[in-house]
Amino acid sequence: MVRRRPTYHHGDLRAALLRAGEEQLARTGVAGFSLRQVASRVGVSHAAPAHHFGDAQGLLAALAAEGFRRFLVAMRHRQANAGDNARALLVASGLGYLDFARSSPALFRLMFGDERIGKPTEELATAANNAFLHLAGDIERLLGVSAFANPTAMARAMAVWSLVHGFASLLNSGHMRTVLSMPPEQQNHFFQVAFAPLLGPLDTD
Amino acid sequence: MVRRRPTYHHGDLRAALLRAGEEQLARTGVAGFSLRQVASRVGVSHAAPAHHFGDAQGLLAALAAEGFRRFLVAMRHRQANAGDNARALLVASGLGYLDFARSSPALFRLMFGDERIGKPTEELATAANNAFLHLAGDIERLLGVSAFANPTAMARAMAVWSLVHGFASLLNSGHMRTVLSMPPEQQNHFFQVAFAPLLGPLDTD
DNA sequence: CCCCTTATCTTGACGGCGACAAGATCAGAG
DNA sequence: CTCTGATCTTGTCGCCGTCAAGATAAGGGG
Repeated sequence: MVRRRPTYHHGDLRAALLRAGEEQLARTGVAGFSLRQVASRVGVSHAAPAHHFGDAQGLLAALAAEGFRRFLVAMRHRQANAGDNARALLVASGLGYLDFARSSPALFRLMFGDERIGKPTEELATAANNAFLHLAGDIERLLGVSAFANPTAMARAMAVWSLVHGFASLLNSGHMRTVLSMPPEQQNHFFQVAFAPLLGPLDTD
Repeated sequence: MVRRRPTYHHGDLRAALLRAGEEQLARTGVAGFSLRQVASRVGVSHAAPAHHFGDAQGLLAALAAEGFRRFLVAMRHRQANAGDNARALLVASGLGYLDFARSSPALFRLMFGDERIGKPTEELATAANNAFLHLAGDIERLLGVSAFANPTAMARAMAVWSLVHGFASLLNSGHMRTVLSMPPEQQNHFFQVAFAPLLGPLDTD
């Protein structure tokens, strides 16, 4: 694992560090994440990552950005088999959201507000924004109104996002014991029941 | 600040560490939190906290538990002037939830799933549980059914919790830019609009 | 073909960190 | 007064992120 490689130059260190970084993230979590361990895992000196990512924040930000892109893929993946019903498509996005949070809990935490990433990179900001735009698109298809054109629709979009995100976060952090004891499939069903009230028509009082 | 105190024994070190610990949490966040700095802030040697809290996890867990208790107070505080309408009381809890998240963002993060607390202490677990029981009580008053007696009511309770928590978290982590640009009071109004669909009657289909 | 510039990676050092062990100080019981 | 246990200090260890200086490779211009 720490075997010396034959060539002085690695060749594709940046990609290798990202791969190893995500592995370590999954193993040790964000708190136990260490640049030196990632470097050693790739078989490279402890200061090598600096050239590609600047500092630890840089690597973590890159990992988070990559996470947001895969996050989007997870939502789209669920939608692929969900037919063309607007309501079903939104629910599918929610399930994809949960899939991602469950399959990469540490990355999920890193992405949503871990302090070890300071100000988000440009790359990170756009990747995160794209993920929300996807949800906003689902909402627009369901309601027939763009969230950016109608405050009530925006409120609904934020509600949807908040509910899904809160559910995923509370599951992830172990705070929702009642639901946590169920198998994942049943958790999903439970989520859909809880989700249902947000799928109705807009109540523009 | 690091002045040597006259007596060898501090007298009330445990409480002083908790106070200084929360201060440091607010200043540097969870990631920058350091036992040694807390100790130095109290004017005590770097190893002194160990006797009262074991290790860093111990101090953080104690801070989180204290946080959950104050969290409950924040919800009750909002309810004090909310009349006796079940719906208004639940909304008030939600607003208190947001108040707390906004006023102690770092503590809020620590409480909900930071990895630097390992397995929750007994104290921490009960404090966290009491906070959820409060919300469950609000739901029960609104619906007339205990969440622990009716799965649909439980789903509703989880939905309420998830939405409020997700909203608070996304605000806290800066991911909800659209809402973040509004003043707090308007954020609260926005939250209530988004929250409304969850306040209706149970749809036990 | 050689040299030179530049990117890449290594080595070594610094201070700060959490944890541990051993010793100093104090308070209170007997 | 002494003994005992709780409380706090001092010193050390290994690990961490960051920085600076040097070694190595790669590629282009002569």
